[in-house]
Amino acid sequence: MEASAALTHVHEDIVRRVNEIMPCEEELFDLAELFKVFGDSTRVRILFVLFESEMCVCGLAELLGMTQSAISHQLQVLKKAKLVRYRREGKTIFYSLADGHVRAILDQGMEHITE
Amino acid sequence: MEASAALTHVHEDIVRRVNEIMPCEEELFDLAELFKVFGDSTRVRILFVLFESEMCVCGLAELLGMTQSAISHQLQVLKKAKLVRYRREGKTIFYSLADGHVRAILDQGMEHITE
DNA sequence: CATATATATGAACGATAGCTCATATGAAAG
DNA sequence: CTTTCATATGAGCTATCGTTCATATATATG
Repeated sequence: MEASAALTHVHEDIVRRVNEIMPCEEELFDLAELFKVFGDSTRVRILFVLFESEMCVCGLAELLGMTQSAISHQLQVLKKAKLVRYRREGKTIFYSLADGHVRAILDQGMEHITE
Repeated sequence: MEASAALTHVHEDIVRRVNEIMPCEEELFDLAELFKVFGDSTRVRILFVLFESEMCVCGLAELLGMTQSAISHQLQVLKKAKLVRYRREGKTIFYSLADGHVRAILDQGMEHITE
């Protein structure tokens, strides 16, 4: 009922059109959570490394000059967001990019900041 | 000199290729800052509204059921990231999307979460 | 100038995030 | 089974973020 409350500043047909395209609460939450993952330069650096090659945790740590623990924590965040995959080979675990969306999103972001 | 320090876990040619594609520190920072802006559902909702129509601050506040202050603060964040523009008309200020990257980035994000 | 309306802004508070440190898990080798 | 190496994880600390509240700025009107 409150959705039809009088909105003194917004025309009725705009309210209707907005309601049509606005994602549901869950999608909005998931979308924001996804972009939060891209919103940290450590994680972005990890993703750029994985553009070139799959890599183990200690390799990423060495290459980025950070502790194994810090990298591992961030890899869990990337994994939870389904942005990276991993495979085990003995004691080593190799991480790689999950799909092409990662590149597409970062490319769009790069375009925005470099114009 | 430290860039050529021995990396026991990473092959030399991978280090070189990563260094070639890795954005500089400033770009990495700006990129992460940009995605942080998309990493809040209130700001995402504002952007979805602006897909349909430019809108004043109190219109956004009414439509999204939030205070004028909260919306205004977030609009400043969006403005700082160059994601929205504004024009004044008397006492009212109308906000609108700055460019097409906003849509492209959100579309890519939606694709990722809905698959 | 005083008032009303629209918007912006600074301080404060609670919640969240990223790193460090210590420790746990898990696989291979002896 | 014990040791070793790679990785994961939980607790704790500091910093940052989003909202609220109070107030300031700015434009129009009388």
